[in-house]
Amino acid sequence: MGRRRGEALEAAILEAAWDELSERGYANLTVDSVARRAGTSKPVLYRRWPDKQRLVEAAVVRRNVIQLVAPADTGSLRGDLIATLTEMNEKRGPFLAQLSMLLAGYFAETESSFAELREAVLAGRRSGRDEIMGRAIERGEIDPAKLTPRIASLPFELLRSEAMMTLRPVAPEVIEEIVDTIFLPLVR
Amino acid sequence: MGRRRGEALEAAILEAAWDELSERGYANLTVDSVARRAGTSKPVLYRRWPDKQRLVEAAVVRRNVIQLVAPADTGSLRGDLIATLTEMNEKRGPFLAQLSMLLAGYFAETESSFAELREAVLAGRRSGRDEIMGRAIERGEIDPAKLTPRIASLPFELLRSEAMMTLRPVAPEVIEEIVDTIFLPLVR
DNA sequence: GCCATTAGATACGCACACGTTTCTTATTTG
DNA sequence: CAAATAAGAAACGTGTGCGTATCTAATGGC
Repeated sequence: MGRRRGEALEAAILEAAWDELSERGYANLTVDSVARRAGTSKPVLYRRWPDKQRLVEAAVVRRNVIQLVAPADTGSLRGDLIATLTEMNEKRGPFLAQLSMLLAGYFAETESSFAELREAVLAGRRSGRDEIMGRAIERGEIDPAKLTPRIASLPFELLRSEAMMTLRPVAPEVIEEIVDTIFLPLVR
Repeated sequence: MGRRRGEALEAAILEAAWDELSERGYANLTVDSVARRAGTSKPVLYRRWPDKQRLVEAAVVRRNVIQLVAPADTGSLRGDLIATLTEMNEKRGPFLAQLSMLLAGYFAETESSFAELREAVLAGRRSGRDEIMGRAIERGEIDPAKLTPRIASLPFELLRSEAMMTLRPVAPEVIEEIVDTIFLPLVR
């Protein structure tokens, strides 16, 4: 295969950086390992990003932009929730988990928190959560009086909490347990 | 001041390790810096703990043991929960919240997770949670069939999650909301 | 098809921090 | 007071990984 340049090369490098990050973690990611995985060499990386941190930041940003999770529409609240949570778990789980690690130093320096960053990132965007809940109310699956903001975000909160605590993919049974024994009993 | 030995010396070292950890994070904590801060030198540390990881583990365990929260006994499930969660929030909130951030590098190095470290720290100890739930069952406040392990730990999970996301003390109203609108409806 | 550009290989200097070794000196024990 | 024990200082070896420098060869623009 030929020698890649510009955009294609850059994409391959950031892809490799993300893979290293999610498989081996930030501490075990080396600039060399990223270069090797991308089938190139270190100087190519340093021509684009001034240091390891910026490289990883770029990889994280790219991934986040690419992997937005669209809320599922299966026809039932339970189906929507399980499908969406499962997709989040698969696509974004490792992302969120690693992110909190990466940003550790950043939070300490800026006195900000994960919640604030998330708020800024999600600003203006109508959350998939509201969409799912809205449809469920129309179908009469939810008693709107019971759907406080905290309860509406509960399944997502619990998935994130589980992912962050274990730093591993959450088992499908756990997702079902959250939906069936905690969330659904609270809203109908 | 004289030369410290045994217990006193060990305590001073672990105190210093904790301070370094909370001020500078795991990645910036060095065995040298801990030794210097404790007013001693590296070999003294290596005579006690085989490596940096075990040293930090010991410091975390010690801190955790010191700040144990005894489960409250107020006569009602709601009272017990709110009192205990409030005390946890005040005593341990900052501790837990910062911990995951600070230990980022540690988790990456050891391929372990927050959950695993927590398991190690709590090993063998009967949790206050079980005590509170046990009393509530005797009083007939809880339907035991509904008390799955996940639901039993739910209020504590939510408090921790809230603390970790915001990195700030959790408001008393949030604690009440968790207990009154989420936990209690699920168990009776 | 020629030339500027840039990918890719290799090797190097450097800083840092772990964990060890050696030795001196203070403290405890009996 | 003597002997055993452990603290504390200093220096070292070692591995690792960052960031750079040097060179070659492939690619795209013109």
